[in-house]
Amino acid sequence: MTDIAARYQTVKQHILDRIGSGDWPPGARIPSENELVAELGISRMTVNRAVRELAQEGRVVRLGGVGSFVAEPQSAPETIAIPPIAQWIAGRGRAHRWRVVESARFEARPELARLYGLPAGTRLAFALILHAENDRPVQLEERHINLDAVPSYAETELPDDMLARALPGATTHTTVEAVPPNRRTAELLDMKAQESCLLITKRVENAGIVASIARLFHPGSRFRLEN
Amino acid sequence: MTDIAARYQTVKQHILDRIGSGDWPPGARIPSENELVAELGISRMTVNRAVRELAQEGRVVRLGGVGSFVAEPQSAPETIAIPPIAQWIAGRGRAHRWRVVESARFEARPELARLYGLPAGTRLAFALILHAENDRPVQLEERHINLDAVPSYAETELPDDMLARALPGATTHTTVEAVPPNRRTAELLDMKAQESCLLITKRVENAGIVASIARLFHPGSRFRLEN
DNA sequence: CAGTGGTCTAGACCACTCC
DNA sequence: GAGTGGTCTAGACCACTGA
Repeated sequence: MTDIAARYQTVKQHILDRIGSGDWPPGARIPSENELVAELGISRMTVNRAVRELAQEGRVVRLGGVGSFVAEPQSAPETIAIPPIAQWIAGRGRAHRWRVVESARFEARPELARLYGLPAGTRLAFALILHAENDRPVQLEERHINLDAVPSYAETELPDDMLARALPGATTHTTVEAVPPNRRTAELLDMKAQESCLLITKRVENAGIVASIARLFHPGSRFRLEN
Repeated sequence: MTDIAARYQTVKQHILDRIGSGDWPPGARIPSENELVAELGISRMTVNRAVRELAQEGRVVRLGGVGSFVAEPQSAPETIAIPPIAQWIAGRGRAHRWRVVESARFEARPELARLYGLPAGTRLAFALILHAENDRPVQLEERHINLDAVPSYAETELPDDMLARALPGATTHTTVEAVPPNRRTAELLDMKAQESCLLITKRVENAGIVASIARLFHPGSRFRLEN
């Protein structure tokens, strides 16, 4: 809306110039907000916004109670895709088969409810689904679905597809880690002793409510994320 | 720094909730800043920050002099970030310490050369680096570097930083998998028996030539990718 | 014209870290 | 305790839009 540069933009550029010129090398401490206020003669909120945006852009690291520091040069954003299992199998040119190992509906007991941040007694669906490529198991999907958030859920459909259609605006929080399998998981996934599991956890939230939590177990020897 | 929700975060969530619940469908106008100020009883700067960040995140579109509108649904790329270990540790507010466990230079024997797609006899540097957050090991970096592609390499610097600076245009191919650790890895990473390793492999190529291959081992109980 | 977002100010309180 | 960043307030002026 404004043609002339906003003051916080000027401050950002001022800091970037100092970094680019080598005055403030990576790792160096940059002046505190109060020092910049004094030096530049502007209000602290303006300085704060400038430095905060530089932090969001990864040019600066801020540590509360300590100071702000020039970030190390960015190595590329480096992301890796986490495709739905059907897509992962299709990408390898194999056939996707799946079967429901177990399925139930019940009301959340207090411990489970607390874990999911839902009121106790919330109606949940549970499904244990085994996915295979050419009859070799590659994923065990252990899924809880909040039926209040997704009343249309039915066991005849893959939860991933169903959620994408039922909750187009949902946000997904994902984690990836390595865990040893428990006995049943190892058995269902036809894993050797000693073999590790790649575990992907997906928490789907819609309107701030947890709609689904999935734990996806994969045999370490047959599943690998790639970009 | 603060564990309890900041007020602007609450406002963001409030708006996201309304969008998620369908109260405010895509394209709909959301209340003006002044309306939100009156409705929520907070200052305009706080409302402004909330809505401005939602705009940055692509959930809302703002038009000066007109109003703010719910953005059309984003096709969610479903990716997860793989930060350099220094950044991962910094993001948790811990101190990053590292030491070179082993380091060598030699010419690639045929098997290794074939594995990397390089001519036999290529000069390579090898480094085994242990990374710790607050003295607790979280990554064992096992790295080969093609000295023909990166002649400037020296052991005094982290390979990640060095590569980012020496080969700004390089492409990285990454994989993520779960493996059981071998004895030495488990020992260096201070892992319990049975514990699994999250293994990230990075192959850096510059101008079609493999410049570096890194295998990054992480203790499953202490390292997790997240978005 | 009234309403919108964009920006800025000069204070303030807090939690945290380091000494 | 002094210093840091994190947040919030209650005002303000501006450029822009649309009836």
